[in-house]
Amino acid sequence: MSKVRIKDIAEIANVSVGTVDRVIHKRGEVSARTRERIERLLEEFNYKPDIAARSLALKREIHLAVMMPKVPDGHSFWEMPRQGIEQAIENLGHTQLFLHHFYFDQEDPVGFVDMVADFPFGLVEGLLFAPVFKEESQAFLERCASEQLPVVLFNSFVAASSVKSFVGQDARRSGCVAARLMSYGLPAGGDLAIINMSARKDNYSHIVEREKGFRSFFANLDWYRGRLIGTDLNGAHEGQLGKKLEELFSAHDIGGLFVTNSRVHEVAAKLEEGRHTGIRLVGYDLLHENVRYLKKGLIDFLISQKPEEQAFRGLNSLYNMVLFNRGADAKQWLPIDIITRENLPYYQTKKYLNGTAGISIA
Amino acid sequence: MSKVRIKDIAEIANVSVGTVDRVIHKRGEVSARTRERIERLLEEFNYKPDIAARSLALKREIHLAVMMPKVPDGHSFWEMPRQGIEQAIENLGHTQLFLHHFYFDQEDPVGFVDMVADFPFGLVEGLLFAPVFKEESQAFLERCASEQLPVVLFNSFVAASSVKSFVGQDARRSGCVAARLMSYGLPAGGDLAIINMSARKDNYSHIVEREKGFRSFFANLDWYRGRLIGTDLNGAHEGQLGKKLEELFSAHDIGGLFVTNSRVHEVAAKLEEGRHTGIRLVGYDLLHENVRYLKKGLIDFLISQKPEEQAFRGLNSLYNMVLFNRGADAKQWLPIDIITRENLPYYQTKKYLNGTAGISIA
DNA sequence: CTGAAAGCGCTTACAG
DNA sequence: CTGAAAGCGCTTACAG
Repeated sequence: MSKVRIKDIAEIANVSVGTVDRVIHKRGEVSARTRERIERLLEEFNYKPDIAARSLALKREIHLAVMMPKVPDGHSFWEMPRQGIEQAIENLGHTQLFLHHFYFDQEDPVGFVDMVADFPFGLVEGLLFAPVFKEESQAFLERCASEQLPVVLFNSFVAASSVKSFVGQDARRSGCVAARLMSYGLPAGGDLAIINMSARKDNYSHIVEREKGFRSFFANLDWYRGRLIGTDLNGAHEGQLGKKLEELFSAHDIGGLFVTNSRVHEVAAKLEEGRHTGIRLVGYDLLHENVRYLKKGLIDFLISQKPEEQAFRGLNSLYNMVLFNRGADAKQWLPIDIITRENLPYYQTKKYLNGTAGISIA
Repeated sequence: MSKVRIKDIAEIANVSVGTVDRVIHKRGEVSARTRERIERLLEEFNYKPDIAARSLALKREIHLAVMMPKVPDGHSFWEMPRQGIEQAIENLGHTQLFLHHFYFDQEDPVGFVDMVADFPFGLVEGLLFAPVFKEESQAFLERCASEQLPVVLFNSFVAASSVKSFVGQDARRSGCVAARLMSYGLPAGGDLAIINMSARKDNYSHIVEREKGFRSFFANLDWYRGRLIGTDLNGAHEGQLGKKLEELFSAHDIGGLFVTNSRVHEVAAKLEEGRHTGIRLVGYDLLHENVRYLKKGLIDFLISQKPEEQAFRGLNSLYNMVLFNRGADAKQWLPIDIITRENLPYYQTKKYLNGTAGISIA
């Protein structure tokens, strides 16, 4: 309810609003003496800009880039962040935002390197990026740093000085959550398989972290006597998955399966085919196919990463960062939502952020 | 990225911006002919107001009321929506919002009736209300209708024509979710107790609905052979709860306890005291005490109602409704979040809506 | 280094 | 019934 305006500060300091604005935005051209005086006043009166007025006045063009894996068939995981980005654009509303898209094949690191080789640094003021190839992304992010391009990451984290913020889930924790859900009703001696089917496990740090979290939970579970069987099927084909699963079932006393990414529906299909019942199945993300098997009861729990919201928040953070020079938290953790058949509908809405009439982005 | 302004429409229609504004806000004083013409244009060019400009220009005072149970000790459930309201006020920022508070004792219907008897209808343009006493609230809401006061409800629903929107959880569904969680690892013959400890179960429809949802789940669970024991302890005192629980444990083969509100910590305390282990315990809301027992492992799952967010969204909806004449969805369902020890931290943050730098309410 | 002025898109009296 | 003008708080050239 406070309402000190720039004009008020200016009057008190006996300067013009222009001068006050200069010190607010640290754009120099103010004598040290007046600057300090105004800074003190700003502090003292706890000046907060009126964001409506600001965004109304600030009508300059802004060019941002978004870089993520391409959506091969419209049914993949990567469709979801794309929707979040569209939502964000819509929310940003009447602004001069130009978004430049860079999509790469998540199985082709050479293609990625080629693509970033001629990234138009001059044209763009910020980047929203979902990294896949660790080394290659790191190298590119270093270039961003030397080109002074601020970057917001989502989905998977890579450390680099150009990275101003990361939006995502605590992957290790999410593995613990999966393990907790797996543990209920599990016989003390039930074996568990951890199934990795991501395109490139080695490159996705969050996939590795999920497995770690899952293992650490059971390592600390005193009553548990079963075995955890790591099963890597990266880049494997249809036929191999079925074969591998049958091997697992005949060699072990499997009580549950943890699929470390969104391809859990493929496993569900095999379970259905092979008429394996009573197997606890936990995986990630609300893909259509996953939702289908969740409803059928073949998948017990899905953990949602909120990929739409990741992208939505990421783009907003970036926008505010470059336009208003407003920093964002270094890590923006999204919750680790547990989805069952029963609470599913309330996570499928697209209204995650602008559902209430009137929530908008400055 | 569209950007037709009022001015553009006005030029095309050969009228002034004032006239266009009049038809946009339906404030009459426009000839039918021009009105229709402008309406067509608005439609054709898909005019969307710039909310920044609108809220900058619209600086009139607005008086709203909030009515909910009082917070007796600072540790109760009702502390949480209060925080959401504070957040909302902060977010609304530089506006002339005056909030009038009406707190009532949730065990005293007569006090409630007295309080609303001289509700200052003339002073206030909207009401955010968490009803407790069903009949009494209904009567009051009818008066609001005849006084043309728009109402947004949260937490618990009561039907009335003054109610423009409800923010809350699907209570029946949340009971199903609780049941699903309860069912994992439950022996086929395990009995379950449903413990009602709300101040006035009869008045809170959502408490009743939770129990219904819980029961319907088990009624449809073909393998389940146990009994569901309804246990009402409304208004019961400390000693009685312990006694009642011991009775339950000696008379039945209890596998789990479902507490239909946020007082699940009281049950957890008794379980700890009585050294009852291996009892599944599911309840509601992230009160400090509940969180403590969740961390200790005595509570297995908490379902969060997001009471802060309910109030936050409710107040925002109301604000937008009266100030901008912008309608809200009749029902704003919040997700039924499942909280375990592992994913807890990501639900405790206060950043539910304005966490990302720059999310604000128009 | 500093100030005066125009403008962002909308709303609101006021004059006719 | 309609229009012209001022103002919301901020930013941005431009002039000095």
